[in-house]
This record gives sequence, C-alpha cells and structure tokens, in this order.
Amino acid sequence: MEIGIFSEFLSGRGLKLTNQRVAVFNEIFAFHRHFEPESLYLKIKDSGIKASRASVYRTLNLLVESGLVEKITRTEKGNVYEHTYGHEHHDHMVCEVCDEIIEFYSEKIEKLQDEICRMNNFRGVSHTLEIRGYCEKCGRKR
Amino acid sequence: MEIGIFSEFLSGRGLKLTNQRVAVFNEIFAFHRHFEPESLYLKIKDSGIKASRASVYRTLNLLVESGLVEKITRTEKGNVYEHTYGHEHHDHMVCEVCDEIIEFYSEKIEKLQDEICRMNNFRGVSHTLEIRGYCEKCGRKR
DNA sequence: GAGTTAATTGAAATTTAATCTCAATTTCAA
DNA sequence: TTGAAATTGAGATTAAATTTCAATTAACTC
Repeated sequence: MEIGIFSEFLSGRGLKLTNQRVAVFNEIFAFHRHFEPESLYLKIKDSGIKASRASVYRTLNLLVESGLVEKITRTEKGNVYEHTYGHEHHDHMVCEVCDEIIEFYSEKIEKLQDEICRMNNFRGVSHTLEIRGYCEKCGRKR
Repeated sequence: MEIGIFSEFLSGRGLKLTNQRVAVFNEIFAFHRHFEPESLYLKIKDSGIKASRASVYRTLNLLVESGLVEKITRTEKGNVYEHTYGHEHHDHMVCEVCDEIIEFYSEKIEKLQDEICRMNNFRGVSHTLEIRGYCEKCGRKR
C-alpha cells in the first residue's frame, strides 16, 4: 500500500502518522481525479472524520513533499492537485470551444525536457504542458 | 508602435486610452523582462505618474485580453507577466524556492507538439510548458 | 504505568494578491 | 458647453493559504 511510503516518509522526518493524516491520505487515494484543497476538506468532513482545514493543508504539503501527490497547477481559485503514485504521467490538450481535455504522453518530450534542465543546471521536479486549440469536432466548424 | 494596437483594442470595446493606461503600457514596454503587478505599480509611482493599484491591475488585465501581454505563471507571491509583442515564443522553468524564471526554447519540442496535435486531429493554437523545480542556486542547498 | 518530551491539532487570527465599491472626476461627441 | 458614459482611486472586501498558540496526543524511557 502507498500508505507505507507515506508512513516511511514521515518517520524519516520524525513525524507521526496520525488519524488526521491517514484520513487525508485515504480521501486523496480513493479519488482518481484532480482536486482542490477545499473540496478535499469538505469530503473528509462529510465522511464524519474530524480534521481541520489547517491539518488538511499541512498534510497536503507533506504529501507533495513525499512525492505521492503533485501540485498540478495554480488557478485563479487556488491550487489543483492529483495523486500521482501508480498513475502514468500525462499532459493535456484543451479545446477552447468545448473544453474537452485530451490526455497525451510523449517520451520524447519528457527526454527533451530532462536535457534542457540539465543544460540549465535546473533540477526539474514537475511540469505542466497544456496545448490549447480546437478539438477535431470543434475544429471542423471553423 | 504597439500602443496603436492597444488603442485600437480599447476603442473596439468603447474604452478610452487614458493617461493611466498609457503610463502602465509604457512602463511595461520599456522593460524587457518578467514583472509582477506590485513592482509595476511601484515603478509607475516612482516615475512620478499618478496611477492607483486598482488602475494598474485593471490595465494589466486589459493588456492580457488584448494579447500584448501574457500571464506567464502564478507563483506563491502572485502572478508573473511579460509583454509578448515582438518577442519570440519561449517556455519557462520556475524555481519553487526563489521563483526565478529561466526561459528556454526547443525547436524539437515544438515540432513534437505539432506531431501530437496532428495525431489527435487537434488544431493547436497556443501552449504553455512550465517546468517547476529547483534552480542551480536553490538546488545546491538540498 | 507514570513521567517526560516533542509533535500535533484546531479555532481563530493573519497574510497577501487581487478584486470590488462607489462617489468624484474625466473624457468626448454632439 | 453639455450630458452621458467611462474612469479613477482610496479604502473595503474577498479568499486561499499560512501561522499562532494553548491544549491535546503520541511515543519513548524508566
């Protein structure tokens, strides 16, 4: 289980796997899409478990540091996260007309990014590649 | 001059090219790097021209809508912008510690994106590629 | 089990970028 | 010059995220 990785990460820092942290962890890994901190907090609250907003935010940051969760992007309304463990990395194409999202993955692009990071002495941790335009359906109409 | 494009954009919307808007415009186009709204406001203030924070923010949004300025990224400390008119397209690496931004351009990545779009019958119009991580200076400390 | 230490929690306060409010001012076309 | 509409700015507001700090909990030692 991934909880073992988190547990090890915590003890490696002298931190404890508390009930609140377990609750945040479980809620995140029970859901396989992007999420925002507030909705995460509300889901935990609705499930009857007691965990404050502060704890949710704090645990979320720990999970990001552990590498189990990724901060995908920052929107007007706040950060967006997803759990990455066991999921393939991918990027997105977004249709500007119908908002359809097409996922894609390119090994070559990943490699080129690594190369660019090396050339700039930059240690890349995550990236966002979003291509905006028109999907097949909407592109036909223009 | 680019100001003509902005002026046309404004009149197309029934808006006026006021002194404050000109001041914001000039300050942005006199500077060829990334900038934050607050520093833009301070530079205008220091130059002796009267323009409130509200006007600076409002004008900035108009410039983004006009296409003359781009919102590059959102950091912990807020949005980062750059004027794009007359500048080559490029992507960014953002240091998560000090928020330094490194520009890069890869012809190969651009080509691969075109290829992926073709494969998915997607007509790409623009894209954002942001690599987050640690710059040389901040990466050394970890 | 008792005692000790350090980590953790949560409610509320704080921070901060960005937006909004609205009365006063400016702009511009007629 | 006049009047309608846009604009401005000082301050209020919003909202995500973090911080504060006293009370609580967990884990370790003896």
